[in-house]
Amino acid sequence: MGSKERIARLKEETRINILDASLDIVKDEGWQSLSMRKIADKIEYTAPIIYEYFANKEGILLELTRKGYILLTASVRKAMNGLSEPAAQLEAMWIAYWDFAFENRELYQLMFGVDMNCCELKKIMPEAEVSNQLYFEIIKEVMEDEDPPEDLICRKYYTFWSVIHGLISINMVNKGRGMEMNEQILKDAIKGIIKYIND
Amino acid sequence: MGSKERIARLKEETRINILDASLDIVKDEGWQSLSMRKIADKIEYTAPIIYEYFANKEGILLELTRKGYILLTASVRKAMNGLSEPAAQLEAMWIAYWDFAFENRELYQLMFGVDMNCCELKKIMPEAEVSNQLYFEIIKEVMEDEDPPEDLICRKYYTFWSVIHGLISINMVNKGRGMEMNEQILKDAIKGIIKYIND
DNA sequence: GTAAATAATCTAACACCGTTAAGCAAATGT
DNA sequence: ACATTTGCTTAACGGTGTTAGATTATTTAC
Repeated sequence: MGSKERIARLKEETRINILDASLDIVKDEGWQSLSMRKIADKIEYTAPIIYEYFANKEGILLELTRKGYILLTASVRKAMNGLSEPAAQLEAMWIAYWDFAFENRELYQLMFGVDMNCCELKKIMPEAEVSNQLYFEIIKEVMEDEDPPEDLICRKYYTFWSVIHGLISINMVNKGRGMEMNEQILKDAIKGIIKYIND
Repeated sequence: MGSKERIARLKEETRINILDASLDIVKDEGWQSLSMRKIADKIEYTAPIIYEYFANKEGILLELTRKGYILLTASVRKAMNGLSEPAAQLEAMWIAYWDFAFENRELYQLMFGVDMNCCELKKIMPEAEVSNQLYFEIIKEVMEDEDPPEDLICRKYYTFWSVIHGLISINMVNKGRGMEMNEQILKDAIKGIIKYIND
C-alpha cells in the first residue's frame, strides 16, 4: 500500500505549489494584491482547499517568512565558510545579506517589513524632505573637510539615518522582549558615527 | 453673511476629526484594522461623507503622513536651535528624531513602514534567530577585546544590522530615483563599522 | 462487483472591506 | 412660496478572508 506515500507526496507538492504561486503573484503585483482567490486560480483550485494546507492567509505568509530566513541563513553561512580571516568573513557575510535582500526583494520585504508606499509618495510630499535639509546643513558643519561635495554629505546622512532607523525598528519590533535600547546606547552610537564621519 | 465662514470652519473641523479619529483607531487597534466605516462610526457619520473630505482612504493616510513629517521637522528644528556647537546639535537632532519615533509610534510606522508583524512572529520562528548567531560568532572574533560580554556583541550586531538594513531600505524605497548605492559604498560602510567596533 | 465509507473538491454564503450612485430631507436663495 | 443647493443616508457593486454544506470521486469492505 505505497499509495499512501504517493498521496502524501502529492499533498506536499500542492503545498509547495501554493507557496510558489503566492510568491509569483507577489513578484508580479506586489504584496498588496495577494489574495486567496488569486492563489487558488493559479494552482487551478478554488479558494477553500487552501485551508487544507494552511490555517489561513497569515499561515502562508509565515511559511514564506520561514523560507526567507532559511535561504538567508544559507547564504550567510556559505559566505562565512568561504573565508577564514574574521574581518573578511564579516564583510562577506554582510554583503551576502545585502545580496539576499535584492535577489529576494519580496521575501526581504515580508521578513523585515520594508514598506514600498513611500516610493511614489515622496514625489508629491515636499514636507518629507524638509527635515533632511536641516540634517544636511549640520552634517556639513561637522565635517572637517571644507566644502565637501553634496553626495558625500548625502551618504553620511544616509549612514546616520540607517543606524537610527535600524535601532528604532529593532526597538519597535522587539518591544518588551529584552534588548531594550536606552538613551545612552543611542548617544554612543551617534558619537561613533560622528567620529566615523571624519575619516 | 459670515455664516459662510462658520460653515467652512465646521467643515475644517470634521476634516480634522476624521484625521484624529483615524489616529485614535490606529492607536487602539493598529493600522491593519483601520477602516472607513470605523472612522465614520467614531465621528458619528456614515462612511460616504468621508469622501467629501478626502479622495479615498489613501488620502487620509497621506495627510497623516504629511502631519507626521511636519511634526518631525518641528521637533528636529527645535533641537537644533537649542544649541550652537554643530556636533552637539547633530546629536540633539538625532535624539529628537528618536524621541519622535517613540512618542508618535503610529505616525512613524506610517511614514517609514515599520512592519509590526514580526513582533510576535519571532517567538514562533526559531529560524529567524539562526543567522544572528552566525554573526555573533564572527563579531566576537573580530573584536579585539578577549571574551567580550554577550550584550556588547549584541549591540555591535544591532549597529551593523541597522546600517545594512537602513541602506537596503533606502535603496528599495528610492529605487530608480538617484542615490543608488553601489557595492563599493556598502563595503566602505562595513569597513567603517568594523573600525568603529574596536574603539 | 456492488455497496458503504471516506476523501477531495466545489458552491454558496457570511461578514467585512473601499467606493459609488441614487434618493431623501433640511437649509438656502430668490 | 417655490426652486435649488447642500448634507447626509441607504443601497448597492465588486472585492476580501473564511466557513459550512453539498457534491463528486475515490477508496474500502463485503
